[in-house]
Amino acid sequence: MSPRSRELSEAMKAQSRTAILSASLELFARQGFSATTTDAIARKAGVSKGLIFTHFKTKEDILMTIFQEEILRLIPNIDGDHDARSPRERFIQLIDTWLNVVQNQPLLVRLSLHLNLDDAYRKLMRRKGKQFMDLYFGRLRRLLVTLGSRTPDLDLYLLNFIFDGITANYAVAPGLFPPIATIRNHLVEVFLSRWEKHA
Amino acid sequence: MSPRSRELSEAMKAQSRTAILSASLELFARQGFSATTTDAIARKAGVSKGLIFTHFKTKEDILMTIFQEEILRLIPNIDGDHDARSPRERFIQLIDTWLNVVQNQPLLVRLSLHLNLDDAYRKLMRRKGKQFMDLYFGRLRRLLVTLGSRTPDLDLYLLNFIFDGITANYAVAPGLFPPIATIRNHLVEVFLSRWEKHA
Amino acid sequence: MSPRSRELSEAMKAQSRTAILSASLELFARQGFSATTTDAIARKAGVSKGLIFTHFKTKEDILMTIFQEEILRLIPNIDGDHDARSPRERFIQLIDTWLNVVQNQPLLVRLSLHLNLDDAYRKLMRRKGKQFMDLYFGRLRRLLVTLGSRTPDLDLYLLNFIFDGITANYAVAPGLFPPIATIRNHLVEVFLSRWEKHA
Amino acid sequence: MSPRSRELSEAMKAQSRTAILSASLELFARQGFSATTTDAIARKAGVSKGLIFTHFKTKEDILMTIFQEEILRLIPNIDGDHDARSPRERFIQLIDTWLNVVQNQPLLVRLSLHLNLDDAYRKLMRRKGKQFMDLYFGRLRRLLVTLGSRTPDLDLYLLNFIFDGITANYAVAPGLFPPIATIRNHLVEVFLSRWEKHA
DNA sequence: CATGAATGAGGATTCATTCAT
DNA sequence: GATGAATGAATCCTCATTCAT
Repeated sequence: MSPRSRELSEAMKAQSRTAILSASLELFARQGFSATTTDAIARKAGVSKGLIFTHFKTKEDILMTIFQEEILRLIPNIDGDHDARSPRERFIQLIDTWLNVVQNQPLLVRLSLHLNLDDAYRKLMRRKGKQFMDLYFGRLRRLLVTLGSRTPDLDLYLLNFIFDGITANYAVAPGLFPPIATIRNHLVEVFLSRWEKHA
Repeated sequence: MSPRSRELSEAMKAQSRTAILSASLELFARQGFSATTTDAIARKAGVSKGLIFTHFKTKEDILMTIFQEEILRLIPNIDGDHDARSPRERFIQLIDTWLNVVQNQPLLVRLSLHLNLDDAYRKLMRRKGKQFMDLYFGRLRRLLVTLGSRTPDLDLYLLNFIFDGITANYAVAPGLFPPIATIRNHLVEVFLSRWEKHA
Repeated sequence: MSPRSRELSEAMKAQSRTAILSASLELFARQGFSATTTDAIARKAGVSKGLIFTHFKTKEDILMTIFQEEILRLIPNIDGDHDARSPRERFIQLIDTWLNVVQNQPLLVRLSLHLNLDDAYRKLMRRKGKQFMDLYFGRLRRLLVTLGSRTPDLDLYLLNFIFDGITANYAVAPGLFPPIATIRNHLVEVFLSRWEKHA
Repeated sequence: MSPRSRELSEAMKAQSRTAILSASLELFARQGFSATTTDAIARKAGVSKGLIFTHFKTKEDILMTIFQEEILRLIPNIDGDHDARSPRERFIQLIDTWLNVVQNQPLLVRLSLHLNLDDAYRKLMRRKGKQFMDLYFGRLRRLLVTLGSRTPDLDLYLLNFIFDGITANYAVAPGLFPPIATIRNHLVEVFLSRWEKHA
């Protein structure tokens, strides 16, 4: 047999790695980490059980990789809106930033919810996610003030809870709710009209 | 010697059963069902491993018992507000009904969140919890109309998400947020002022 | 409470002991020793689990007691035919001695079959049962000679196997075969006519 | 490096499977099913405990496999004697068919005896073994008539019991008895001379 | 004598991980 | 890189036995 070219070989490697990661993500998201067996991952990924452990040291290492490479990668999205637009547009965009993640990455979000519920991983989530949240909510809070909120902290908490509630529901069963855009529009209307009244 | 009196014997049994249930609840809530070992339950409950299985057929049976005896028992609470009060007061009370559960039974709520995230149990949650939710949100929706909401369905979704967001956060880490009553007051103010404006 | 009279107390004790022994016998016979739980014995005997262990040190002790008190007690039966009768009548009676045990004590017989199949107990069976067998088959062999057998050892083996075959079948499923007396008569006819021919 | 070749891999698997089956057979035959631990099976088979469960779903599955693959496989042997020989020769061959099984597969026979004694498995034995027995004894009965028996049903029962008696004894302790061929010859002589007399 | 809750060693089974090829 | 048979520690669960009353 002629040796595979270096590139082909690496492409195959990358492909199987990706298959394992996405099979794991789906299973972790749907059943939780503990309830997911490496057997099930291998089957879903279409690779042998042994291959998992040439790519990852342990099952937990897969989880950590998803966390580092996928979950934390969602963050940069937030940095996209530096351009000068009206506060109103920027408020809408911040909401969309959040909702887009929920819509585009429901499995990652669902996995994050699992981790957040679990004493063993919540710390990790908090630690790693904190700087993102601080950035995000810091920016959001400033906007609220600009937009006329006289109770920016409380409004911020409320938005936080709303985001989390939307997240929890859409990540798990999007079909049970109206299109997320509908909710978004209502959300914008409720808060903007509230702050206009303030002003 | 005569055997232990019937009452004493039953009291002992009830006590160990309760110890197992509450140890299980805490561990299931904090780590999830799969990650909780029967060993850990026994240790935390202060009983032997074997005793668990004189009370419950399987580990899953413990979960189902908690679900039937504890989670579903939260429901009747909602039926308490039949008395004639102002719509405003009843709105507040409905919110409090929900928030009280979160405050008083954070472990049950947290376990429910776990179950809701898990494909294997979510159906069960939905099926059994549906009639409660339908009742609760049906009543709430009627109130919104009475209170002047011109977008009762959307407002209802929003409240639903807010409740879920509050639930998810307070059940896991109440210390990170303001007292729940503060949030409650803000919530009431936001929505009532919105509906007043409508009117 | 007035103390029970000594006799009554001892009668009760004997009764519960007997109940345990006969429940055990039936279960051991039907399922084997290992597959029988002390729980099942207590349930069938209508006593508490604890009581078993005031009468017997261990589960195996129950088995040994059945063996000593019941199985070995079958032996004396064989000594009943000292009276002077014709060899033919004594042959028939020896066969009946054996078949009566099978008919009257199928559970004891079935338990013996279990023990005989089990390396751990077969030695015990052999050791304790040997003197009985030697006595029985010694007497039987002498009869065969008297009756005209020219191959007494082989005929004796054959009878031995026939007894065991009848035993194995009737102890387990008497309903599948003709009345044991029918077989007995045939047996007598076959062998006596054989030996007559010899003579 | 390439993975183990398909053939090698399958050979390894087949070998360990066989080792587990034959260790199980011996232990089940000697101690009964319930008294045999998976630990003991693994030790005797020279494999790890876990490997047992890659081949078989449960311990009972091992038993069922032995039953299906080994015990039921004994049956076809009986179909070998279609060739035209004298009735006398065919009678002898039928006896030998049976006795060969006892001699060559004492463990399978002994396990069958265990199963037959056990309420939980006897039905299975009967159901699956019935067609074999019907065939075998049907053929045997026709031979008895041909050979001159005037009491074919009773003679058939007697032969049945003799076979079972021989089986029970030789399967467990062949050393205690004369060579099985000796018994066979005697058996043939007893019955053939009986039927000759009839004729 | 009698009860049955409680114990814990041991048994069946699972599953992350290793390793020869 | 890839395979899957093999491992054994860990897990769920059973069951003989003890013990307070």
